[in-house]
Amino acid sequence: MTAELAERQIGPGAGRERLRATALDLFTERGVSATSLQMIADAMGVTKAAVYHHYKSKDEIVLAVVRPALEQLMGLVRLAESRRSRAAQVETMIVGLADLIIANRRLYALLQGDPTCTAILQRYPEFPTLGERLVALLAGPDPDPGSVVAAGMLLAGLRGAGSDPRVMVLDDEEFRRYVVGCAHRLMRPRRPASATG
Amino acid sequence: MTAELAERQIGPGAGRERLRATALDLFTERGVSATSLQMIADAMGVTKAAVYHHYKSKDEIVLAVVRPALEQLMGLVRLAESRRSRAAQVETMIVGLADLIIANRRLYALLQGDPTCTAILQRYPEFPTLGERLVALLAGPDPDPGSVVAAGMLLAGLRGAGSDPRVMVLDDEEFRRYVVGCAHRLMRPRRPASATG
DNA sequence: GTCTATATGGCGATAGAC
DNA sequence: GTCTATCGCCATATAGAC
Repeated sequence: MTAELAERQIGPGAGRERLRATALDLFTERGVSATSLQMIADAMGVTKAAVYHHYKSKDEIVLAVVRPALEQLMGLVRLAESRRSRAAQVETMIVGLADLIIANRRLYALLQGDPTCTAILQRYPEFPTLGERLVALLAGPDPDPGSVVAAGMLLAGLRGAGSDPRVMVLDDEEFRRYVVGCAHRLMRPRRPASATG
Repeated sequence: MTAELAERQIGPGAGRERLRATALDLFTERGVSATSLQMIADAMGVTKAAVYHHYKSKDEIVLAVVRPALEQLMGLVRLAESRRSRAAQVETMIVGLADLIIANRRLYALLQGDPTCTAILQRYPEFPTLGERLVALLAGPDPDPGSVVAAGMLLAGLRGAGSDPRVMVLDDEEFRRYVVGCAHRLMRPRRPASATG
């Protein structure tokens, strides 16, 4: 019995964890707004009331699903901001973002792309202006527009990096190398305004 | 009166056009699923029934909003597929995608990112497997995983290219140069597996 | 921790007058 | 082309038994 508790995570808190996993599946597949608590309950094989026993509103479910990745992202931002050189800041961000997307391949799309998720995060502002700090770390202070475009493309693009079946099959190490390689090429400094053809 | 008709687009079809513009605003801001017909009606200053006079379901509104950009994208894919060399295919795609995102800066996020929008497009399959053809044109036939990652990051990243206020203020020409530059760096061929540091 | 039952409201969609 | 009125359904959320 105790072995089963440890092995299969049955016990106090296990229901919440299974709920978060189920909700994440549906949120990433259909979007937060298009996912009802009834769907979550059905996917778990319980009733809506059982879902409400764990979290007292849909917003709280979204927050609980998103929070771990969000805190990892905040930690990365703080780490990168502590680097002294610009090059080290960018490098820290690139490898940190790659690690984050590997650890939460599907969740990142929610944070980056789901408007309902973003709206909820703004309504519970435990996590302040994160997007601006991300761009600032990648593009630098008072950046030229080209760097801002590149940073925006990187942050949005990570969402699509692992979506192809040919990529999902890769192991983490290999996937990570490709993502970091793409990010390096994208963020590589260019000459501000000269003839390049 | 006739001058006003020509100038301000008042007359037959004008209501539909204003409806599509209003719907696009709300769809891109809140997502398709989180936007009700009541919201669209309120934003137009009419009732829901007036909205239903123009389109007979919400799906048809989404389709009508998305269709112009979707057809532009299909045209681009056909054009690129007609190029003989791989380099020309990639180049056609890059400048074509930049043009598309300039012409429809906000709409692209719907096509690329909104799950409800994607689900509707699959239910009305006038537009078949587009995503795979996009990746195939960018990454080539039987591509290495690194190219697939890069293509995915480009297609998803275009969504975030113009979202920053410092970028929205740019004129189309300048914005286009930055986007094309980013895409070139991202899709630049690499050696498959050698030491680069 | 799960259930049945219910309250309340908004949803997409339709009918028919003006 | 817009309105009022309404349908049936499903949404979030709550109460209270087991």
